[in-house]
Amino acid sequence: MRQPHFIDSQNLKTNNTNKQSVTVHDVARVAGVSKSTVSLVLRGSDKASDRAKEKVLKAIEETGYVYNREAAAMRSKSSDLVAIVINDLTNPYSANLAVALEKHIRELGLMATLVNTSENALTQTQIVAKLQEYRVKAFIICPTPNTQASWLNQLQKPHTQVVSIMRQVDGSQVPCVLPNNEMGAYNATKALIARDHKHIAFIGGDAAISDYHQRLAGFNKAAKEQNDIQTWVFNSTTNRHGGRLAMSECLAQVPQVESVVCFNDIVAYGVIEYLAEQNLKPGADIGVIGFDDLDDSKLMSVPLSTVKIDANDIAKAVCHILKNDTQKGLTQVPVALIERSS
Amino acid sequence: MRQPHFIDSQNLKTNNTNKQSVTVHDVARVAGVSKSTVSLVLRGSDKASDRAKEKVLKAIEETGYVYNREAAAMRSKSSDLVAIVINDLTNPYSANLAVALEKHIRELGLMATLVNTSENALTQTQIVAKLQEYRVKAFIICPTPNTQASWLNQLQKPHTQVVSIMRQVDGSQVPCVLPNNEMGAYNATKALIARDHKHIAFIGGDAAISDYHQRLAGFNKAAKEQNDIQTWVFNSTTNRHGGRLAMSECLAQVPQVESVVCFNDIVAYGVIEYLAEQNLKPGADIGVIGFDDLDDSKLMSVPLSTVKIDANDIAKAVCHILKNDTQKGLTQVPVALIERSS
DNA sequence: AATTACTCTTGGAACGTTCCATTTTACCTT
DNA sequence: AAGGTAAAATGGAACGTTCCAAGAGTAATT
Repeated sequence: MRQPHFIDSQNLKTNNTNKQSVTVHDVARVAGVSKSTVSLVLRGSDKASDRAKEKVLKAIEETGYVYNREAAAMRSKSSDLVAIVINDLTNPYSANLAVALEKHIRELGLMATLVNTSENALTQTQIVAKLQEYRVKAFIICPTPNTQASWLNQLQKPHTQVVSIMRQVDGSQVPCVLPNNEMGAYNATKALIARDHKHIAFIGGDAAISDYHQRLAGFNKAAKEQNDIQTWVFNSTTNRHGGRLAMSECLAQVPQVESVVCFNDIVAYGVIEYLAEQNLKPGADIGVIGFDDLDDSKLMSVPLSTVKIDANDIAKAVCHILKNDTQKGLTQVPVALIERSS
Repeated sequence: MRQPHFIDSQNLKTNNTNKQSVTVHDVARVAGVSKSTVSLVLRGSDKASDRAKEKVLKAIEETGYVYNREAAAMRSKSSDLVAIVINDLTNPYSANLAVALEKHIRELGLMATLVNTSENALTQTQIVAKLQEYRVKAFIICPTPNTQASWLNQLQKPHTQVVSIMRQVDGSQVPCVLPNNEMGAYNATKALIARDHKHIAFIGGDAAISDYHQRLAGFNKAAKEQNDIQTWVFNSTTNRHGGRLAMSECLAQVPQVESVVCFNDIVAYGVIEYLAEQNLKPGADIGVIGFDDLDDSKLMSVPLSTVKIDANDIAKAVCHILKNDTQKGLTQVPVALIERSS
């Protein structure tokens, strides 16, 4: 399945003024030490004396030296690039997560590079193949639908870690970090049952994604714990429009519905929009709980109750795996039910 | 202002199994040609015979060779990395734009890497400094507030292009690609005037950003062309919540307002939300026009009229500058008024 | 058949760093 | 002051590619 390997950069104007760049040699000369010492100082080694460090830093300042990571990576056979491969950056939750991951990776002293696959498995393959040519240290990947477990597995190399996030690929051997979807949906549903609601629907989401099944499982589990609860499920595309359509269908078919658990906040926004059109007030007339806790959710006219997935927690779990090179299969990150007015 | 230069990657487990990797030499040996020929084939040169190409491609397949871009970049002193430096990826329009840029850059045969500055000038400085160590070919940068023109200018190097997008930094010499903000707001306002509205407000936005002034200028220009138009301006934070607050203030102070031009779609969403609370119907009771044309806008219960900024157009303009290395100052990308029901 | 012209191929040097084995320096201890 | 030991500094080799100048092969022209 290897692609024939061409390097087809249509050559851009390269402006190749051959001005010699400043190297460790130049810094060494100015500082009056050897290039090896400069290298030690650059890497923050404690094998260089304070006096040497001082001289070298001054020389760096004077010469305007810029570290050449390509050369370093080539010699040391290890890069500090971490690739964050996101399925859909236009999804607000994904974007949040990407930003959190980037921040935590930077705090680890590594360089994060973000790429977007647009939920397209072929694009994912191509981008990842190209990133491999940069010898990235790690892939943090939210796999597109139809990602092959075997493909994911073979990405793991002695010098390359792989962590999959948010979605689980059946049969894959790579460590995976997920929010506790089932628990979240379970708690949300329980909260609605505690309002004495007996007619509850699960709204939105797409069966092609593993989250969906986990959240739905939590929903069903909570409902089945009591034998007087009736439930319905209405799927939809995972956006605001889908939420609106699913809610309209729900109200048409199940007028007695008392509350809904939404696949995520975006879907919940669509639900709320539809309810407003019908002059129904979220919380008062129909209970609505979302999933994700987007920034907007607490600021809506009726603040949205939701299950918060803390992107920082996900990022921390991922970084923990990176640091310790644990091969442990699954890390479930706790989620928190946040009850607001809806 | 150069940072003392430490490379402080807390060392992660490196798993340094010294399994020799496959190089051009190995491929050459298997293919029965010289390493130079392999290199030519890899770069898609037409100086290699078809027969040689074939042998090399087969050998690549056999050996499982992976191109080492770090080595290539070091020797050739040119990378094919293009950095997209985005001010705020959690903003849906920025995310859209980033995705479009990434796609177009990939089509150019280059590798895009996305980083996020969270509107923080210091973070921007740090990230860009690190990217310079990778010898990126180009920076496409949406500058944070308080970006210094001198800093932006000195990023331009013989081997590094810089293009600023969406925001203009006063005094900077780098090429800049902007949507035609003034024209967009002008046309939006004109469209409201054509509805025979005489009392029009400009809602939302933050005076720290250059777009704001351009859009407001277009608004004012349209209003002043006729001498019976009264206008008001209500600033806000640039999010949904801000839109809601600004609209509530507007209705309180200017009950006779007939329509509003919003700084962007997100603000317009907040405006619409507030109108719904007051039982006012967008379009019928109060005209609302947004800016950006986010995906959700056409799908709202009352489809939002808006000024569309096509992210692909921006991306194309940027790529045109990259390809031709034009130093031309300002490229204004046309925008389109899309009248829907609001 | 010799000359020219052109296409294709090639080995060695080079890119800027880190690694490593070795030497130099500094610091104790007696 | 001599010896021993650890810390600091160093020069050359190496990483895997591309560049370059030159060589080999082939076809066309005389």
